[in-house]
Amino acid sequence: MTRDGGPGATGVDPQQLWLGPAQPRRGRRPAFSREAITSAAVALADAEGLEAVTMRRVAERVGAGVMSLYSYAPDKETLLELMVDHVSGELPTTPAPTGDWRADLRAIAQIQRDLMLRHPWLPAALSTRRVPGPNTLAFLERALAALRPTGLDGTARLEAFAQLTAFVAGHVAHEIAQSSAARSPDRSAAEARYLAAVAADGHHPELAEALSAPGRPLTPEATFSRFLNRLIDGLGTD
Amino acid sequence: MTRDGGPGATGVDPQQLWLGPAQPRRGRRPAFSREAITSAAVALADAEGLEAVTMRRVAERVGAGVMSLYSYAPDKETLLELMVDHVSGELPTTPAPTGDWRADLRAIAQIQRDLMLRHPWLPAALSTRRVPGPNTLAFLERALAALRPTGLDGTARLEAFAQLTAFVAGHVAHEIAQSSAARSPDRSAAEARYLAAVAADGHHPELAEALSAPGRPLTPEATFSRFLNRLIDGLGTD
DNA sequence: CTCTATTTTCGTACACTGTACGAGAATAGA
DNA sequence: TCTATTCTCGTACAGTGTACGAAAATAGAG
Repeated sequence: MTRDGGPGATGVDPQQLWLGPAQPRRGRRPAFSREAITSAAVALADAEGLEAVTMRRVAERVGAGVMSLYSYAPDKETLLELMVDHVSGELPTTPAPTGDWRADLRAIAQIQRDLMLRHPWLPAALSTRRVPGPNTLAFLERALAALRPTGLDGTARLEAFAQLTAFVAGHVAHEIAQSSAARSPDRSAAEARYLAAVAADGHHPELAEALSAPGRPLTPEATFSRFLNRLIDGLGTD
Repeated sequence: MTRDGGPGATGVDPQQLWLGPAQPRRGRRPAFSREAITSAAVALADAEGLEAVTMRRVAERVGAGVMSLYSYAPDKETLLELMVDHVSGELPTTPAPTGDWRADLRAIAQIQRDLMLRHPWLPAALSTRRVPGPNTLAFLERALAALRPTGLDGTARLEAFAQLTAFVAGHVAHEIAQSSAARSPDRSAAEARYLAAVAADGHHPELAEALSAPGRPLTPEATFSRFLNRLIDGLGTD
């Protein structure tokens, strides 16, 4: 099952999409594959960002007509879901739970962060609710196992994982915004001037003090694990 | 300062946008106001969601030609920033810090959540980085004051506030997605069937167990404060 | 008053988006 | 060979943000 596959799943029903039928052994033979189309879309997003992923540009990369894509995914939203699950296939198999669930969760979050840094469009793509595909589910399975020693019940473990993922996505999105702001200095310099002006107006003493603090020698990694530790410490308690 | 505003701010420079010039006392008199346009856009988003906010539909509501909007905001992205700061004006003045910074932060987060529930498009609008307008800055100022007793330095307090806001936005987005999923039962029933099928395949024992847990009698409020407490507990520690 | 500079209004136009439709090509089984 | 089925993809359409520029309105100068 889960044929990597050709067309045939023409519904948005997740069951049709992910466990789609492999039977159609009649009619014209597919010229492309869902895999190829998804990969092309991912490559495009990696290279030029999520907004570059248009049906036309994906078709161009694949060498297909635009409308042919619709034989493999019923609409663009679904293609995004395919993309998310596609890159989730890169998530390395986590080691078996060590018993130290905090350490295990830290490792899981680091893995997620690495993936998101490799595919900077991923946090944005995750911001709308998605149906988990097989790769996502496999990772979820391992995360739930890691959460078992917390003593939380099933629902709470699902919630904790969602919470963790949302946190990582949010943090990485912030990280990416920071670093890409550094790459367009005009905009961020203007913003800094604006904030400085506000701080100097006398009505924002707290902001003024916060902005006059010494520069931050902290690496993104350090900030990430600091926040991560805080969150994880809280997860186990009920 | 911060004239509510006629046109004149034609740059995306935040200084021009928020502290824009009030001088232009020549030329044709503006027929509308930035306030009116922003309010119309907010009303539209409240009623029909963020994707209904198009320049054409906003102009229609205001009674202006489409291109006239560009005299008040240089582009749509900026209009979204104006919308965010506009509704931030509804944030009630927080009481003076009580000394119990955890309680103060809880109150602040609750205020943010209330605002986001009143304007369900707000979490999505916050998901891209925005320059804080005057209303946002006023609220930030109070939040920084509430964080003072933590002993964190300025930079860390800014980070903590960003963290808190991101958390609230993420959580409310999740809440909204849940409740709107309940309103389209076809989709969510199909999703439930799919997950049940996956859980029954024998390869996802953890998921199977998590899904078979007893139903959740927890109100969204209870879940929110549980997660909130966890996060806040972690914020103070360095 | 007229003249000019300035500012706002907004119709038209353009490039771009996702995708509905349907004609044609290719295939498998009868 | 005929028919049902499936995929391919050109064309078309409604919708998007916004560039451009002509017309209208205003303020101050002469």
